[in-house]
Amino acid sequence: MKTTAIRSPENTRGRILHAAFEEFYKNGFQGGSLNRIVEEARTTKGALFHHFDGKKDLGYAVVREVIDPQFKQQWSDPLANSTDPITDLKRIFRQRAKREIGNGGLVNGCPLNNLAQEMSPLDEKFRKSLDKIYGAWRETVAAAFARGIKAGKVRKDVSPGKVAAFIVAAQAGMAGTAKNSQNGKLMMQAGEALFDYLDTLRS
Amino acid sequence: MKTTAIRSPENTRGRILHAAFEEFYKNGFQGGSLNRIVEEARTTKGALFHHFDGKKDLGYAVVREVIDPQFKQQWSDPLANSTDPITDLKRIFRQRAKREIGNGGLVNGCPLNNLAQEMSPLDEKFRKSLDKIYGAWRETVAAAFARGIKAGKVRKDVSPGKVAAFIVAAQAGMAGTAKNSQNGKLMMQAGEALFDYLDTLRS
DNA sequence: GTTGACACATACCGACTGGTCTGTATTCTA
DNA sequence: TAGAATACAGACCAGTCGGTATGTGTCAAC
Repeated sequence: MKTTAIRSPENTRGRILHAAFEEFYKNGFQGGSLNRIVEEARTTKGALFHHFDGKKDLGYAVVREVIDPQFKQQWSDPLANSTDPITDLKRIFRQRAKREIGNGGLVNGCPLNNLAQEMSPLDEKFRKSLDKIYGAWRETVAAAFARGIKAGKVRKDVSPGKVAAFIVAAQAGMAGTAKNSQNGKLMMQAGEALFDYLDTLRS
Repeated sequence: MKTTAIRSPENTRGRILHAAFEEFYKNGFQGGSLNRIVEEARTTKGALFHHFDGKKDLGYAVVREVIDPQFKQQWSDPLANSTDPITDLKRIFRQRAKREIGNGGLVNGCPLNNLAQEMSPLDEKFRKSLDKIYGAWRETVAAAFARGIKAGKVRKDVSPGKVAAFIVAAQAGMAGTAKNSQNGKLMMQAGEALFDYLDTLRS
């Protein structure tokens, strides 16, 4: 038997997790292949099933350990202490859009949105864990708007919850549009309209 | 061999097409099974491969002959001659939302959006034909806004293309949100914010 | 030095996949 | 009415799927 040069369970697990994220991102969960994942991770089925209980369990781990932190870091954290959510949302959106268009990230869309659309009707556990991430995002946005109102940056009559629900949905839709149209300009155009909307909320 | 009581190729083809639509709608294209489709259509592989060149060809046919007409009828046609797009969009959205929440249509989301999210990065022909539908929708909305401006119902400084890109993306996003959260109230909440936005475009 | 838990590797399994092939009944055409 | 074209039916195929069983090398504890 070919011997393992070095033993590093954390490393192996991480490689599998990362390869799984990429595979599911590109091919979806159902279309994703465990064989390709272990090949890409330069390991074997034995290792995969040693670290994870099966395909679904691997999927949950990808959501929990890869997508969730990545998403929080990119979308929630920058808004965590904002008292001027309109300005900050615009800035965040602009820099994210620029980066996504820059590298080819536009092609495959948002990993969170992809998994959510595919898996939420098929598996309740997937749906719940993905919805939790969306919910957290909505709460972050809503909280920022509430602070914005207090700080006098946002009109007093706006409902943070309502606005947050809309903004989050709109962002997801814009990412989907970009992915389907492969047209960065279209997304920027929709983005301008979103900015116009945000500006109407200013006090 | 079991004999076919009556021969009706159109009927058979239609049954396969409808069963395929349902199957892909519920399980996605990759997750959809031809075996289940022929079973549901009460026919056989022979019939399926007689009428279609394969799974992909069947998928294209579903988009062209089922999703596209359905979509046009439900979203584009009601706006075709509108000169007051804000009022009409609100009405369309309200009645579509009510119906979707009424039956369980919320669960599986929008067929167009589902296929688009899953297949556009995997198959260029899928992407193009789906993008065409979205493009037509955007054009319908933009044209309605252009007429609305002429009719004095919409502010003169709004850009129909920009607004249309945003509205279409937002609608898609809201459908996706509803599907993932399984929460009709959340969609209605986002809908109210969309209405608020639309109202800011009134002259 | 021995033992036992861990971390894999490999061969393999049954189920199911999309797709093909052949046969046959039906219908259209001449 | 003969024959070609159409419209299936059903068995079958190779390949892939997720998952398992077993074996073996590694490593820490005693």
